[in-house]
Amino acid sequence: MALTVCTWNINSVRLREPIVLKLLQEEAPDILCLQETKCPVDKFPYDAFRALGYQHVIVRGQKGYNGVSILSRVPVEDAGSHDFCEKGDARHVAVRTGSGLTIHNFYVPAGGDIPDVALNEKFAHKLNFLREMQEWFRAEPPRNAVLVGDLNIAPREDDVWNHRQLLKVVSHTPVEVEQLTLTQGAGAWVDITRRDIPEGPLFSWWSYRSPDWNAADKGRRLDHIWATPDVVDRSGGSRIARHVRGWEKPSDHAPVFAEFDV
DNA sequence: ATGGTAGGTCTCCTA
Repeated sequence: MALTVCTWNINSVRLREPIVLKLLQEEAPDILCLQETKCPVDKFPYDAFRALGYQHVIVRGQKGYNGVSILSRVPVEDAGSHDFCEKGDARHVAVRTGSGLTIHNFYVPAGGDIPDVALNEKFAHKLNFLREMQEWFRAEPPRNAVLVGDLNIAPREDDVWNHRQLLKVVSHTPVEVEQLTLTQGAGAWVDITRRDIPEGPLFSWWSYRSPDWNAADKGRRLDHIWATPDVVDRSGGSRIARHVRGWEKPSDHAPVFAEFDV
């Protein structure tokens, strides 16, 4: 059975409930992982998603910030969440499918503006978060697993609109890319999007501050889909639904898709 | 070098 997985930083699930419904209707992923829902658990719009057939809704949330959730139209069970950096942030949740595939949904800290841990505690938090991911994957090596989410790092030169210009911009600095690479290695994760689309510019995020995001195309690939080696041969179909960035009242992120045979 | 937009919440923080 083919399972379509989608990851999307939604930047307020309540404000963008209409376009989440539109995505579910037009693309019908089996599993949709959302980040930055900015919504407490008790205010999550469960019913609207269930009405479209997404009966399984796993939510972690807090007031105002962060928040991750997983909507599924195939049976999944809550596989728990990890509290990185002991801040109590809702930045991770996992589910397990009936076939035994584990799906991790991550929202890695953005890291603020200044790429210096001595001057910016948010940048330090981002790097510490990635180090704790590494510790976790080393202690409990993931198997039969998929990792998706807004990792807030564009690792490759062709994951940003201008490599040289972004070397000192948070999301593309060498120290962040190094930590992301170490995180990938710690779980033996394979970047499925780049396995499927190996060459060329590929973005999932365009700033709201850019007046003409589509024409200027100053994007970055911040949203990722990874899989463990035992899943890689059963994966494919990667794509980024760039047109969704142009919908009414859009998120600044576009949804990223991949398919898995389970 | 700078400032640009957006969302949540309660006055400014975060992205």
